[in-house]
Amino acid sequence: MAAKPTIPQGTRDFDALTVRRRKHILQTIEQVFMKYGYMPLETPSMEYLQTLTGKYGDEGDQLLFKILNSGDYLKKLKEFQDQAAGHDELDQTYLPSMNGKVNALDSKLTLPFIAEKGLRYDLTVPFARYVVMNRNEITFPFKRYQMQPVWRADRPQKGRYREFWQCDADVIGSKSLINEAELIKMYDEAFCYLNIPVSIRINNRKLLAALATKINAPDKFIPLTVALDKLDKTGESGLIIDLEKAGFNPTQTTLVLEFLSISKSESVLTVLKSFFAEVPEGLTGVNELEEIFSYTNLLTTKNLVSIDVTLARGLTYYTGAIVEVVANAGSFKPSIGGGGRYDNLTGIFGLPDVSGVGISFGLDRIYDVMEDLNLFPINLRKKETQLLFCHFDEATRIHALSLCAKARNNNIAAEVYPDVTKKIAKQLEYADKNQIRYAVIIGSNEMESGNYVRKDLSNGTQVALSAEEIYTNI
RNA sequence: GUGGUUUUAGCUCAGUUGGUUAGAGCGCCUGAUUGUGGUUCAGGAGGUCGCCGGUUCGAGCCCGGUAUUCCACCCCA
Repeated sequence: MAAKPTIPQGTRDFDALTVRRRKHILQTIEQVFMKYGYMPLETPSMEYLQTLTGKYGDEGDQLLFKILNSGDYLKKLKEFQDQAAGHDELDQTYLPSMNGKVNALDSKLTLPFIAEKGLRYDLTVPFARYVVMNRNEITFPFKRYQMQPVWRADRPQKGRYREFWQCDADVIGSKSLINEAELIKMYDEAFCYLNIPVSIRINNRKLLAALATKINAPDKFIPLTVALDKLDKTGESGLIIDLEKAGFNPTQTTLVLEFLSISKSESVLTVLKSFFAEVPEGLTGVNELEEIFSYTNLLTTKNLVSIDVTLARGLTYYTGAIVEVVANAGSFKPSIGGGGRYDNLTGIFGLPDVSGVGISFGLDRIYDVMEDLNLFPINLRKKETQLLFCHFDEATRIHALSLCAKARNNNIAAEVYPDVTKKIAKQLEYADKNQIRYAVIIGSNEMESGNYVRKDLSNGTQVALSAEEIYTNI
């Protein structure tokens, strides 16, 4: 026997039950998206690396799955090396991005020559690319939803996969903060339908940028946000160590801690205003949060929506409001959704001054949480096979086929046992294993008399029925 | 990318200090029941012990490598 086949690390097969449950989640989310006026969109699983790189930070770029070029993928590299061989110093106009000769063993420098495509890392960047590509056909504000798999070359562990699905809704070309409020409401609604208790945290990147300005370290914005984001894990003492490692001085650290203490006060927004009295960007951020909150009060959510000034989120393209949803019950409480406003994403692709805002649901983690909390509805297979036709020979099988066709014409999901076998037990077992409730047993007597036996496998009772009665009263 | 962990029958897992023919439960197949599943009883099949290499008279067990599982970092849905 050949070695058993396997699937790549971090990927999974889904059996019938799992697929049904995943579809249940997808349909629930889709229903909310549609109710709020979002239109569907699908994009290819692969994009040019040029489109993908530089949008997710250095860490993100490393997690991109690259696709090897087709054909002789080393050809371009060989040609380049041949041309470079004639020059001591590489002609910068020839390949400005390359500095010096490419060593065939250097993965990073070699990559552009052997791979030009990659699997998408999220749905937001492909969406921005789509909007810029189709800017002349699109009516702004443009609202779309997208539910497709994405890929990340991450180390898998619980709730972390290399292939997983995201469900995104985005509005592009509208600066109104009503969008933010509605998207938050959509989170609330979807998780209510799914019965998952969640806490929704919001923040504004402008506050974090303003903090960096206020402590005189605008160049250290990223390390600052990374340290803040980890606060709930590291605690305040861990934060102080992290800040010190990142090169912040004690005065700066003290200001950061002061900023943190604000989040604990009753009137966060008021205190934030005085804290950022001299930083315009900070004031803008506070005002935006205030405005969003005035709308969410209007829209009333069932789950708690709170301001968390430590919320940072990794994706570098966010510039305004940011939001994160965390499961709030059970032993497994991962982040199951996140989003925010991005002012410059389309600008990178050549369409400036078009702001976008969106949210994302993590299907796979939502699934894991629902499994953990035992939240899946029991009856997810209503529309599946109700009737199995059992038979004994070629003649009764053909007869069964015509009866089955009638049942199907009447919108009853029905099957004929495909193989000819004298063993009725085997056919009933098939029905039992596949949770098919009714079995119609067709022998030569039944075929001739037109009187059929229908067995209800749920209780073992049998009734004699006419051809039409078989598929009625199910 | 760093550190740890897991892998034995279709599934879940035992397997002692390195020693004859590697076990259990469930599942599967056959029969009791030549036209009745889910219950019961009787019998049976199924394993190059993840893969490659090494040590040894001898390896499921020890050593190296590799893949994979799960976990902690990192980061994130």
